[in-house]
Amino acid sequence: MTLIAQIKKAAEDALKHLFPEAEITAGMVAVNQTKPEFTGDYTVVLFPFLKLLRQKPDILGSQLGNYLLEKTELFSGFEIVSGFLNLSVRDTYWASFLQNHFNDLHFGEKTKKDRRIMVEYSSPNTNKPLHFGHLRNIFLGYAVAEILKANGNQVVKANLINDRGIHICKSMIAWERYANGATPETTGIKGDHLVGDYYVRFNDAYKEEVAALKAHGMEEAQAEKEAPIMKDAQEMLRKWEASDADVRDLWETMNGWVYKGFDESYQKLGVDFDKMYYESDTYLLGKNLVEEGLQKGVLFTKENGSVWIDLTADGLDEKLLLRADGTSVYMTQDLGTAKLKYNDYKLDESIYVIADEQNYHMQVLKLILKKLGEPCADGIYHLSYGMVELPSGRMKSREGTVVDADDMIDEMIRLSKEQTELAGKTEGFTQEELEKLYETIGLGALKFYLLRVDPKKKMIFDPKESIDLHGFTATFIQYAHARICSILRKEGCPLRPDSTKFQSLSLSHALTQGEKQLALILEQYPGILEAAAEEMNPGTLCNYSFQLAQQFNSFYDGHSIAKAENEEKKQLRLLLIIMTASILRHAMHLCGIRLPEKM
RNA sequence: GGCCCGGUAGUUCAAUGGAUAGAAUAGAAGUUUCCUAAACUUUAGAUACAAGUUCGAUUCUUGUCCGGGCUACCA
Repeated sequence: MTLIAQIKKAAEDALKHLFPEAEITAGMVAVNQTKPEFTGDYTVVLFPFLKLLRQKPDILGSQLGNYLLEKTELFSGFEIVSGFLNLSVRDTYWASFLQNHFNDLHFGEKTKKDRRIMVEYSSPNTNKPLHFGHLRNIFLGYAVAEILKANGNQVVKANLINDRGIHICKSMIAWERYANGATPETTGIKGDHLVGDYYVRFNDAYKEEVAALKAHGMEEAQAEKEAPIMKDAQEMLRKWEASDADVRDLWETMNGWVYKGFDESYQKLGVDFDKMYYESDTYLLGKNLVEEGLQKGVLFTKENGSVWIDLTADGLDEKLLLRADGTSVYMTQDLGTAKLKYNDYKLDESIYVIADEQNYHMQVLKLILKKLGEPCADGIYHLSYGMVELPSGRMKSREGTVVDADDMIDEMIRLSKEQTELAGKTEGFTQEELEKLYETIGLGALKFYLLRVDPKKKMIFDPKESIDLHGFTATFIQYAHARICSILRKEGCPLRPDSTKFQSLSLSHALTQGEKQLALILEQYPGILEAAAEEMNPGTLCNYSFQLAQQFNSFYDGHSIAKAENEEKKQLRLLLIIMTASILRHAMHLCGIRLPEKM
């Protein structure tokens, strides 16, 4: 149990014991970290009880404080300041905490339970490469999955590939027309980029054709329908749906190029998936559900034969589920896929990492499944995140303002190289080690930048300003970690020592402020890890890790380990920094960020 | 129009209803005979507006203003 939880429980028990006739509930007890300007470590807020117990703050505070001092081993003293009971935690508590946990590589993790959760993330289209917005999705999905895993859940990472549809045919048509058989091999262009180039080519040609038709006096709306290249794309889609062999061949070839490109990017990003779903396999799945819904009377048919659900009673609109020609729409296939996922893994929870522009869609999806009586409905959770925008607004592929993911990765690696050389920190590394270090720093900075913000808030990225490597960044945390590793190397102490090295830590000297503050924040990690899972917010871990690194840097400045005042202090400080490094590694690892031992 | 989300230092972000709203950057001023100065120390600067609930509101409620999203027989 974390210290805060222990204090809450102790205070609740104490108040119940002291005032048996009053109705004290756990929710009334608030425990915060004591503000630095007051003496103490944790604070119990007395205000909620003053009226209830008809007590003055000073009287109640000293009653409660004395009781806690007597009945628990936790505290060495207390002070009451205007309605706040400030408790000081015993030094011996911190000492035994460090001894018990310093070499626990799983500190803060929960024991495995039988709760199955799927996290679907990335979910790209196969007609263009990944862009900066995808990166937020990918890092968020990966980190949330890892955080849920660390909290004892059984997690399946899933990726739903949007591999069919008119947008895919657009790239294919343009490739047929203009590529002269160009492939990633013959051009040296990464597959997803090559396909993306022809998607752009399609749009250019389309624009030209529409303009030409308009020049011949056609109305704009008409011209947009009549443009030959668009009609070709639509014809190709019909052929695809009819399983035309040539079209399917081309489709498989071009998608193959894209997958190879995506795999390279995923590998560089350090993310993975347990299960791939392909829309070409699942896009017909929802139709049975619609059939059943019609029979149950949940859905209705309009005069032209299209199928709808009426959600007006729930404050939403009518929603189309099958077109008049019987073909399915996006929602239809999502219904089917939701059921498929549920049946595949017997999921308790199914998390969709999708941008907030689809809030309405996801709300409707869950509601329809509920009305259809599907058991998968309750577990559906939309992890909605704000989109990454440019200072000028949204990224638009048509306007060429999209920041490409691969470019961004390269740019970050280049930047970390430049900064490392500028700081003159390249000595003592092999060329290979340096390459790896630049990648660790560059990708770390990128991930941290995108994860440190509350997911639901939209964020603005200015490509003209490079992502910082100073301040509230992964680099700061990596540097603190590298410093610790350096000390341990010099002390001949392993990074992950076994417990025999620190059998008994006697405490004849009081802890300094710096030592105590570091121990205090280390102890909070399990609570932070739990909160990150509950809120599904990796930013919680980023904030915590930064704060811990900051505390360490400040500690490092004021305390020598090599020249500690005595052996006892040296041992204590070694325990502190070993555990600091271990927790930083753990927290950042969950975010997909590596910490170098030297930088 | 309707529905949803956001508005905190110049900028980018924090703050289970709790003390004088924290950081980081950019600005100003310092720290290297000492374990990595990618660091540390000091300094200045903000809750869009107005009511309400409360002992106490950045947080909850309502209204106004500003920004974004959604509201397709597109995906």
